Amino acid sequence: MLDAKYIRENFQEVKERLELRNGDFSYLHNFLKLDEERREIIVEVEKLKAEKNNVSKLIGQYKRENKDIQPLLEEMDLDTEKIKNLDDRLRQIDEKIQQLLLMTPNLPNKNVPRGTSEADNKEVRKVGNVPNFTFKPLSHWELAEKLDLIDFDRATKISGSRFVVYKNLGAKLERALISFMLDVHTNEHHYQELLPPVIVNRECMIGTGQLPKFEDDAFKLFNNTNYFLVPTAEVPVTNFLRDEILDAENLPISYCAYTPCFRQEAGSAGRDTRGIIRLHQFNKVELVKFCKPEESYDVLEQLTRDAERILQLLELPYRVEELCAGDLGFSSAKTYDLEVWLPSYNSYKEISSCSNFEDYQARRANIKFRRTPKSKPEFVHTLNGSGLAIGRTWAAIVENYQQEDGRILIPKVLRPYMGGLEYIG
RNA sequence: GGAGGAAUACCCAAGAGGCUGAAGGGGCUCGCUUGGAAAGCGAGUAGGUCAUUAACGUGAUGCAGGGGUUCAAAUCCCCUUUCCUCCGCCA
Repeated sequence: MLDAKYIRENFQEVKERLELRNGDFSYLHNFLKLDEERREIIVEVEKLKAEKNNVSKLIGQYKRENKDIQPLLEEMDLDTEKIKNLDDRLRQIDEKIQQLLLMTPNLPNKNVPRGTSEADNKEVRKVGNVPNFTFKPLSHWELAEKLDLIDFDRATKISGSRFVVYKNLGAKLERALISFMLDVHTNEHHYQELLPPVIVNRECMIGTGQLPKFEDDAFKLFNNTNYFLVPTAEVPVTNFLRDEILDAENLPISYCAYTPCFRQEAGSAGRDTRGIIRLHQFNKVELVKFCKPEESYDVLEQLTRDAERILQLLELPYRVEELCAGDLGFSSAKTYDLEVWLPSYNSYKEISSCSNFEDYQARRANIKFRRTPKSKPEFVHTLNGSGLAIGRTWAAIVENYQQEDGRILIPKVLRPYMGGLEYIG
């Protein structure tokens, strides 16, 4: 959520920066009007309340002194009615303002590239070599079928389209990746591991920015309008510290968490329909950091490196893209996408998205810190990134490590997690 | 799921319509004392949010959260949440 005061005082700048995104922000003029009206009412109603409080105190005093309170009571009557009306009006305005703010995305950082689509993203670096096959490489869904690693048809039977069942070494590889990533992040990058619920309440979804605007993308639990399946561990893990005031000395705080993720994929019909690239349920290890505002862009670099490290250890070719303003997620001020090379796509495919949300989520979720025990609380900055999406990593390994004989070489770092196996198949 | 009980500041805890911006402890901070510390003594210790102000301040709010009754609510009424105990059901 943006700071109401900041919008009020820097309206033109806010508007211009928002318009770097795609979308219509003309409604923001209503905000200015509502905000002004709100403050006028507050001044008026608080004055009345102060008077009323004084008279009420007097009445108490009169009673103790056995004086006649009737004149004081008559003086009150009008005010009470007035206060009630103003309070009602204030409540309405607050609600409207809240709605506007919750629907308004974060301001892109001033330095992010201009642009309206993926095509305008800026390549930051490219790491590793794209494999040069001496044979015609297969896609991961073909390999999975051949090696009996995934059952697509039965998954459709038990759930529907865009679900899979991993089998045999396919299931083991998925599990190995989860453990491997968590181990690297906890042991080498010093993240604290959390294993959160995958069902969260509405407040969480609002806190990180999925709601109210993107309710169609979420899986809502049947018969319970207040519960959602998590679309990413970002939601429970960021909200883990909701409504808290942290000590500066504990910052930055780093959490990593594995969860399955659930997405409706509304609006992506026809995209990535083959294989396991876009599913309603997939696994992901997520990295989340909370830090002081002045360090958040350094922390973003670090978090991105932490995620990249997994690709490096797995020896998968990838590139890092800085998203242009038009391609930024709703809550993000700046985002790096990590894209892994996928032979079946003959291109790079997103496997992690590392973002600095600045104080946008912190304001929604009310997460603050104190610089010193006596100082005034300030909002932290929150960041997160996939570290990594397990399913897409799975696909990248299967495709990039396939051999001419149809087997799949297991990356060295994963072998201890695969019972020492060298090959699948 | 059923039946009871509870929620007060950093922690414990009193308070049962106005004198409560909340007794009393503990903890913490400062001072006295001491060679230094402990003990003892004295003082301080409601934060957050919103509004207003150039600022010092001032006002509003605030006793789990939300409504209501009243001139006045921690205190009375209603709803919600969480926790505890017992029963049921279970991994």
